Parts: sequence; structure tokens; C-alpha cells
Amino acid sequence: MKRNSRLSLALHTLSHMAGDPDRMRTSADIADHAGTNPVVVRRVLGKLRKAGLLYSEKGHSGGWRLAKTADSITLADVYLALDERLVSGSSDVEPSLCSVEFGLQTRVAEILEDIEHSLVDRLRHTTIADVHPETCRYCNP
Amino acid sequence: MKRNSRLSLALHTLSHMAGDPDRMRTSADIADHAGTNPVVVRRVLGKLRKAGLLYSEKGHSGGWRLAKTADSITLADVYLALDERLVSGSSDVEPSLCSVEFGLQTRVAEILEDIEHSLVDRLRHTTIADVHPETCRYCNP
DNA sequence: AGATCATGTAACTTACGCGGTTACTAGACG
DNA sequence: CGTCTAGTAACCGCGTAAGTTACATGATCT
Repeated sequence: MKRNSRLSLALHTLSHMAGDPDRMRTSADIADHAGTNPVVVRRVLGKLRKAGLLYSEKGHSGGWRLAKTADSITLADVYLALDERLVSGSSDVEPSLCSVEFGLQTRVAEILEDIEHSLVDRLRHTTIADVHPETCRYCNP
Repeated sequence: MKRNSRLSLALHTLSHMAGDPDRMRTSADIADHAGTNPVVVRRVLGKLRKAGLLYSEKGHSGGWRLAKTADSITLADVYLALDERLVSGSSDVEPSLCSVEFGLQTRVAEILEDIEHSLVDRLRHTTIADVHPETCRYCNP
């Protein structure tokens, strides 16, 4: 896979689910689609489940499906559920630095924090329903 | 050190240089200040040199100093010189994916690209001179 | 009840990036 | 020429994250 794989995997899966919301999909099926591993899928989707975006069930007819309608799930919901923090991750300013360094870190951290908020705001304006316009011939031939 | 260490190191060093622009500093001195290694310093500052922000000289009285005035170097100059791409790093959209995945990647990549530009715009409004207001008792006791 | 299928995790392996380190070459200056 | 510096290549060590194996838990079917 590639960078930001968790977010990619999450969005890809949710987007496909939006096209057929009642169908239960197993982590094995999803993993095949995404070219990854069932355990990895369960790890990522587990976070979405804790955030209330997905519903999962064990047993014979078990698997995963959306817990909400696709148009009520924004990209920001997914992003935040995964604790991604693409921009300002771990911007904790070290306390015992020289004043020059401290001022710098504070200034940069402020800017990054603002940008992080801008990103979430932007993501909040797109829903899963917006992003899956057509069916996929590759995944559903 | 910590995350974003290259950017931190670069800004910290430039900021100190702004306080005494004519003084030549060796990579060993800078490394001592920053708590890192001379080779690491030369790696990072080398990129700033290629971007025209720093000047370096070999030999007895050699070392590093600013190549421009501190108020003509913006945080964006430093950020771009380092090829950091904090936000939209490697947002190359894979070509042979299913249409759902392709649409998603494109949409997310657009947003991240926009945010990346916002970040650079923000960084462009602060110069090295802005950010080093006082002297540092820790580094210059 | 027992078999089977799925999630839910823990534990380990592998891959990769990056800072740190060593060792060397290339100039500059005394 | 000797010494000091940058400039670089090559390697080590560590942390992170994906991939993998293994197993426990629970739901469903026969």
C-alpha cells in the first residue's frame, strides 16, 4: 500500500458500502478488494466502529456495514475517527528550550494547528455519499 | 530530537543567525546548540544553501552564515527548501484503481493540495526576523 | 450440542524512513 | 604542508506501521 493507507482504506471501504448499504461485507472480502490483510482491515474499521460510523457482527452472516446513512458521514468524521492528525501531529512544544527555539516552536505550532482545523473544516463539507457517484466495474464486474 | 526535526533544526539555526548575521558558525557549533550531529546539520543546511538562503565556506575561518537578510527569508522559503510537504506528501493518485477509489483519491488529493497551499501562504507571512525577537540566554549565556 | 463462520486481539515479523555515526574527499587558509 | 572546514557516501539503530500468524469469543446453521 502507500502512505496514508489507513485513511485510504477507510474511505475506499465506506465508499463502496455506500453503494449497497444493506450488504454485509467480511473483512476478508474487503481485504481482497483493497489488496491488504483481513486483520489490517479489522484494525482500521474497528476505529470507525468505535466512532459509530460502522456496525459489525460476528458469526455466519456477520461482517461490516454502515451504521449511518452515507450522506451523514463526512470525510472529517472518518479522518477524526482514525486519529490521523496529518498536519499538526505531536506538536508539543518542548518546555526547556532556549527562548529563540521556544518562540519558534510556538509560532509554528500555532500555524499548524490552524491549518489542521482548516483541513477538518474542508473535510467536513464532503460526505461519503458525495464521493461515490458511480458503480465500480473493477470491484463489481 | 522530535518530529519535523529538519524544519525545527533549520528554523532554530536561521533564527540564531539572524541575531548576529556576520558571524560564521561551524556545523559542529550548530550541532552542539541543537543537540544533534554535525553531519545532520550539514545535510539540512545544505538544502538551505541550495535554495540560496545560506552561504557556506570551507577552511579555517569557514562555516555558515545567512546569504540574505533575515527579514527577506520567510518560513515558507525554509519549508519549501526542505521539501517537507507536511500535508500532501506523495499524493500521487494511482492510475489503475477502481473508479470509486480513483474518485476518492482525486477528491482527497485536491483538498490536501489546497491545504498545503494554505499552509505555505501562512508561512509566507512570517520572516526569520519576525520570529527571533530576543536574545537567548540558554544559547548565548 | 457441535461445527462453522465471522469478529476481536495479541504477538510477532518485515519494511521503511530518518536521525546518528564513521570515514573519507575536497577546498581554504595559516 | 598541516589544519580546519564543508561535502558526501555508507552504514547502524531505532521507531512506526503494515503484514502475518494464532487464538479466543460470539453468532448462526445443521
